[in-house]
Amino acid sequence: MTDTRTRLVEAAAALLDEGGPSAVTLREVAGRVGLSHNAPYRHFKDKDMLLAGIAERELVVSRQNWQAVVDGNMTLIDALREHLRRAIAWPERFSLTYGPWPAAVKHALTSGTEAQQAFLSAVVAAQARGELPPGEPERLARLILATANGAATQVINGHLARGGKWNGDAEDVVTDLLAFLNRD
Amino acid sequence: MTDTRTRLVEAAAALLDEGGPSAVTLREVAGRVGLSHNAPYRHFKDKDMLLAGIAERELVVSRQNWQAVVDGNMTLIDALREHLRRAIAWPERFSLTYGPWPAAVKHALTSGTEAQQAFLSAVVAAQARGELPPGEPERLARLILATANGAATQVINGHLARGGKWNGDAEDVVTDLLAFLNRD
DNA sequence: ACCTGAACACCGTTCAAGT
DNA sequence: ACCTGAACACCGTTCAAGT
Repeated sequence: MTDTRTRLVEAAAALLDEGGPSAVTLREVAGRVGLSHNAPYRHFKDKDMLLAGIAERELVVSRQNWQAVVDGNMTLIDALREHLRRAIAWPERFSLTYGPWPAAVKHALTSGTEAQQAFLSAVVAAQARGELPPGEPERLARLILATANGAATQVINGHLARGGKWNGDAEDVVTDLLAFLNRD
Repeated sequence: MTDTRTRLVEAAAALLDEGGPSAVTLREVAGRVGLSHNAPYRHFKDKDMLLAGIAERELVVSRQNWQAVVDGNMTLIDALREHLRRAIAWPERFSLTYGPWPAAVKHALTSGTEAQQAFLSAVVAAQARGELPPGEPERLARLILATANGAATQVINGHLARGGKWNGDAEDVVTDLLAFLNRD
């Protein structure tokens, strides 16, 4: 049996996916786990910390994704595509994870800096393999991640609706960026 | 005397700047204008539509900013810097404006598509002046805007904290992008 | 250590009523 | 046409009390 804390995070994530942030109420989360409406306070300081539990889980997956590039099991472009696929498949989780956090919560999100560090290592590995041009990896990393997350946000918020003048999807944007980065 | 509707939007924007989304309550907004807590319902269908009024104002400014590029009064890079300066000076307004909207609200945000159209025109003008390389302007536009808004989001959410390994600011990210786009 | 039930302050929204 | 006051359902959070 998985512990109560994990089951609360899972129930919260499911509610987030189903109905967005407003659907995640402590009463409904606790109800799905079969507990009273204030039982979550035994496991999380407040609601923000419960939401941070969802983000924590996402960031762990994200770190593993970048780590696969470092380990040579994936190209950076494929890892970026996977990142975007997850963002668009679970837009609410993406917005929550990469959205604004109260300062107190962000400090507790240790896997956030770990994921960031892993992405930087992935960029370094990609450079070594010739998938990216040489240059300061920090600058390349933040440029690529800003573009990828910006493109995901555009798609999620409907600013890249298929069929319109801005036809296309998030993967095309990243493909275009990498084409410019690697132009002889 | 400015009309009540405008004063409600101004009060809401001020509250948003001061304390974030949670500080924008209909009771406090109405109170600042000297009205009872449900007077806003005579001017807006619901709270989301009041918030859309804030975004509407921001998008009008944004459109004017891109229009200055079309009119030859500004370079695209300077307009992008101005866009980023505004985003970081008023992070809550930026997150609200370019964040997720309920479908019903987005349909009412006509100035959103106008701002997008103006940005596309600005890219075309920049290409004509040699500030950007040739190619499909739609692809360039979405790449640049995704990068700019992604970089702004990184800064706002503290993922580009000065002094850390990812040292730098949003303007540097856009500068790097344009340098790659224009590399001989 | 973990959970419950009652209570509190707060919020968005609705409605009947006023001018 | 615009506004008020009371009311409703809902929410996050706290606290005393139970096992």
